[in-house]
Amino acid sequence: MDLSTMNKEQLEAIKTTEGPLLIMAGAGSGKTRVLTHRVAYLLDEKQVPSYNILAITFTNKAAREMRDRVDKIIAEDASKMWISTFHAMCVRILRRDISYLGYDTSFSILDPLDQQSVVKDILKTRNLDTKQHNPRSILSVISNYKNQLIKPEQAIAEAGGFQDELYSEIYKDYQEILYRNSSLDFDDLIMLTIELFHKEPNVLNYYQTRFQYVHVDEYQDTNHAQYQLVQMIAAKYRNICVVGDSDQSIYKFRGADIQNILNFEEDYPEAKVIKLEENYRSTKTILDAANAVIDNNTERKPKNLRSNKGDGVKIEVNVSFSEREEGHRVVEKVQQLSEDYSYGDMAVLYRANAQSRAVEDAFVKSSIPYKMVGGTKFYSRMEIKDLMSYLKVIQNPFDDISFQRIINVPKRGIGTKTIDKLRAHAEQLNSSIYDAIRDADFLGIPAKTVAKLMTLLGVLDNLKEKSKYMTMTDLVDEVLADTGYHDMLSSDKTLEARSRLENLEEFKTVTKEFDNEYPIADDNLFNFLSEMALVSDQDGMDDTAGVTMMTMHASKGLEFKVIFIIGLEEGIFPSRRVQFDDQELEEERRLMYVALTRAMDQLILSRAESRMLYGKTESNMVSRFLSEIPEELLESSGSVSRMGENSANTGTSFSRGPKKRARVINTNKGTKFNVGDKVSHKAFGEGIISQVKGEGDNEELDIVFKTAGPKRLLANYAPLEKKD
DNA sequence: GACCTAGAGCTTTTT
DNA sequence: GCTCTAGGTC
Repeated sequence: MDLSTMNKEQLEAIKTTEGPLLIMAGAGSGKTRVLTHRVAYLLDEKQVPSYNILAITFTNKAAREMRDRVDKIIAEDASKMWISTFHAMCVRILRRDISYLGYDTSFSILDPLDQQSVVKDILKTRNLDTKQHNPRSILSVISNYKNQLIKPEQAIAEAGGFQDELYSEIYKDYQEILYRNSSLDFDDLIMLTIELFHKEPNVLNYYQTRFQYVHVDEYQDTNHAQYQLVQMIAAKYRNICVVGDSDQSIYKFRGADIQNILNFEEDYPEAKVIKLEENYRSTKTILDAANAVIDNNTERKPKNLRSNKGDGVKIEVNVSFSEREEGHRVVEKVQQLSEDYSYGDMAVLYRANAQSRAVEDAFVKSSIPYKMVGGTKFYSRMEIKDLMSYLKVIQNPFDDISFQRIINVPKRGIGTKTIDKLRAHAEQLNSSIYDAIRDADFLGIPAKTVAKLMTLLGVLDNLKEKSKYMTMTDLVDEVLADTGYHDMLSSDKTLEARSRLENLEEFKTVTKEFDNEYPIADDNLFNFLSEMALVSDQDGMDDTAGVTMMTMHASKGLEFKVIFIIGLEEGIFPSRRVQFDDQELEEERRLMYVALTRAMDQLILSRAESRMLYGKTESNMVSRFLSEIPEELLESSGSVSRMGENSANTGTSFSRGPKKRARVINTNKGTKFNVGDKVSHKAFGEGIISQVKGEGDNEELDIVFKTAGPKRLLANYAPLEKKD
């Protein structure tokens, strides 16, 4: 193993294997490198069996990357080492032993939409209005309880005030429903693992003994429950290595407690603390800007991040008239920079997903390849959710939440009345809808409907059998065929239905991947569903070359040669909601810090004088974060003028400087598009127009592409050709 | 029970 | 602008 390229602090961090260790790793200081080399050092030099090592990350991507890198550094077999996310780790632990807590080992994992429908059901039963009691805020209250390891009984006992009392009661209902459904939400995974450890000391002891070396990445993002979990596992050997940067703590809203990292030295008085302050990523200009911004935060430990590189170029600041012009300018700059950089070297960051639209439009118009992280969520599409619900019910028949989703999809003539009766009966039995159906005869449900229910049960039981000896891909085909779902879509001739079918096809690439990895086994469906529950859209297949678009949150841990940050306006970033809360404002500033430090070579910052959001036009002042960057690091380009809206058809270029060149973007002026027309697009290939909206320059076409799926394009600008 | 329409609400970030 | 819900009609 070669450690010759490490600096003094990095080396120390790698070689300090015994006892508690806190690595304060500034942005771009080679944190991941240190962590992977440390693990490799344990395996290779210290001859620690891989079986005794645990490394916890927050994202699947980080976990995967770490394993890949470790495998590359050393020859030892590291396969017995656990490198996983908090949630995946807990699923693994609970899967073995959750029966101690009375749950079924074939539990389902709820996604946020499922959670919402549970809360809505509770509100309905309690005759409460969803307008007065927002399900999302109730869920966040529940999530907070769980992150704080507060059980419903305790929440109720300690509640003060009407709303507290009500919400803690709802929390209780919620947990009972989940229990009845053998379902866990994300927070349960952590909370119940801790409960299991408390209840069954031998289980805890097993993991404590096994994991002699514990690593936690992004420690500043841990919430209280995760913190507790780590403490429990590491208590026996106290070889705990945590890595983090308090300046990059941006997940307070989901319970992250920055105190966990700040108090590490109190938790472990014998702890060694190593600071990594040498930045290998960014130019001095970028770092100076980032340091200047973060320096405005009062609640932080001072840190001195040094650049290893030269000054580099100045930071470009663009002011546009509208958000559309802002998008155009990003694209122009991308085109200009594409002479020196590949598209994959560039990323556009924004505060909220809603901001991506204008930029996306501009990319589409100019046929520049891009990929969006997050945003349009593949897994929350209706047809994918339906399919997943079928699979979940097959795996876990007690999963009423999923069952209710599919009981009448496709339409089987099973309506709300029948479902209500079944639900009431299920509650009486303290069981599930699935079980209640067996008594359907006695519930005053019409015989015809009973027959339909029985048919459905038969189909599901049959599929359960099939799941034991089929590949996931085959099983998905069987589900779609046996339940009539495929027929429902194929008999519907609308383009929407066609695109849904295509999405289901697309889904099979995921199952095929799974099938390649795992041989057929009777618990494959469980494993597949667990894996699916824990992947986010972000883990997706993003190997294709293109400019990356994502939220600043999603950018944490990544780096790009060129970073665009758009929407630097008060009210957008920092968000309107936090403008008067100092603590939250500091969190936003840390987000700015994260965004700035993603850049290696160049930063391009922009804002718009007015922007349309949610159908309303608003004007915002310049973001304080932009003002906090020292003037001498900046270079303003482009004055405020009315350009952008029509520039494409005149061929005007926004870019200034030597590389300026006129570029005529496709224009379809004069072409009349109608619904049903077949077209071909430069980048997306063939498609059919499903809708035409607007007029003139604003005419929009909804097109369903054969391979690229549905898109909305501007008729006059998209590189489209009408066919036959 | 299925389908349609109008209206209202909501838009921060996510494993 | 988009999504979900409620209410009405067939």
